[in-house]
Amino acid sequence: MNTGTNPVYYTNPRNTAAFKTENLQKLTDIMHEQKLQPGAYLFWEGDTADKLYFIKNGRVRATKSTDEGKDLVLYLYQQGDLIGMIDPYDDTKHWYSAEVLEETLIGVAHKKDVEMLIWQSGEFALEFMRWMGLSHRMTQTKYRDMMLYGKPGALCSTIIRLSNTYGRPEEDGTIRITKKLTHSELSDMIGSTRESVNRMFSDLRKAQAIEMDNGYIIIRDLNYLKGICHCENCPIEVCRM
Amino acid sequence: MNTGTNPVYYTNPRNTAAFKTENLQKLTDIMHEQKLQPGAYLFWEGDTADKLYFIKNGRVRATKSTDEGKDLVLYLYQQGDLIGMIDPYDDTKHWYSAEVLEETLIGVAHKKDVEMLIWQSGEFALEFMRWMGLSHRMTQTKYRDMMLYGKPGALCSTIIRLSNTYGRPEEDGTIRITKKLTHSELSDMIGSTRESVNRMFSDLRKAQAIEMDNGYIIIRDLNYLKGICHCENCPIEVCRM
DNA sequence: CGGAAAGTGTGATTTTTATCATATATGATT
DNA sequence: AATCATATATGATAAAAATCACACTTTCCG
Repeated sequence: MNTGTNPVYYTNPRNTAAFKTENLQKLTDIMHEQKLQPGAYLFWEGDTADKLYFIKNGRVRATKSTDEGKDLVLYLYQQGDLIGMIDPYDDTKHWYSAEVLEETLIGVAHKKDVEMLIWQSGEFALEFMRWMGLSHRMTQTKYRDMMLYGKPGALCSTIIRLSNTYGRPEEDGTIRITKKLTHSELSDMIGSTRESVNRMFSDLRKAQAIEMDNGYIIIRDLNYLKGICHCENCPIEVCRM
Repeated sequence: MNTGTNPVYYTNPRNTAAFKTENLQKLTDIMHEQKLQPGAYLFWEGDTADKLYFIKNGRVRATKSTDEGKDLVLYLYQQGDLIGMIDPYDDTKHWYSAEVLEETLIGVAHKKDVEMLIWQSGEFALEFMRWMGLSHRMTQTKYRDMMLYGKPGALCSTIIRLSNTYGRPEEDGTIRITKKLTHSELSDMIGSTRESVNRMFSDLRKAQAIEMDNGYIIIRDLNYLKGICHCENCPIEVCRM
């Protein structure tokens, strides 16, 4: 599945690990390719949700925006991720938007064609279902993490999820998050403010749990972070952004 | 699907509306029945998640508990609901518990048998998938509602969801929630405290948005509640507890 | 290089929400 | 009717988090 064309950052297993190569192939076979530039949108809030997207390369961010200008970042997708949903309605609308963050090569399938595949192949259906199950569990555990231990818990959970998505283990035992994130971006992931994130970061630095290396987060004490959000060590395909 | 054996309260459409009767039948055919009393548990946090449950009659509450004694109510299930998850692991553990609230008649299937059904029948697979899609969207929109508009938003969203699950329209245009809920129970649904819920209730009463009729919530001004949580009028199968 | 834009850091203040305390109400049971 | 358990209501206080204000740093780009 990992085509080896990702020289930029360390890539961890994606949730399409649920698929055997042959079944993922069936899916990409019914897709047409599209190359998108940063700032482009896969879809906007309000668009009809009749497509399924597969990221061959690049990064996409799913965001819900409010009228008051507040943003809530729901998911960060990257190489190997599948975006979209099958439901019983023909005219379901997206309730969030998906923005391309880097030059992204994407496969696009029509929901109807995916449904056809599911209908035809039991094995494909089963694997697709397992992927859906994983996706749902990811949303559920994030809900839990955001609700149970305040903003510090939400932040630590998010750092751990980021480390599962972009983390590269270093020789000295620390973990480097190989994506730059501003305090604003982080605050949009946990429904907080950049100032609060800043203060929580100072606290974590003081506790020697993290350090910053010109813009990159380095995790020095993963267990400290895990303690704050009462981490339950979910599988890596579930504990992600 | 509604067997008409529910004399106690008004029943709204469940998310298994995604299934045709014949496919729901296929599912119940591979299930064995079990009658459970209030206080019993379908499963506990930590149990192996290898079963799928279908509620023929009764009520079940899914709850995540913390070591500090805090509870987070995740879902309220009732007649017609399906509980469980298909994922790629054989030994997945539940991360929350499911407690029976009333005498409940339940169908239990083994995950393996459900997977067999999915494998064999394209139509079943497709409908099962649609149900999974709806379930996920329900979790997602709840996540959104809990994150975006503070505790008052979370509470109003919850009242609206309750009205979609237990609401009975009255002749005077109000909606009666035909299940008694204490302030404590409501606070566990929104990650708040009973005192805060009580104060928010006073505010809503003052605004003539709700009133109480010996323990039951009556919605007088649904639009007021919708305003607080910026309701987007999701389908009723999605906007539920 | 220089200046604008974006990002960080931190005090002071306000708002939101939780906690603590206590009074009253309601309902079930004997 | 008296008692006990549970639930509601509300004031006072504390803690958590957001907002406002402003200084400083880094990055970007003509």
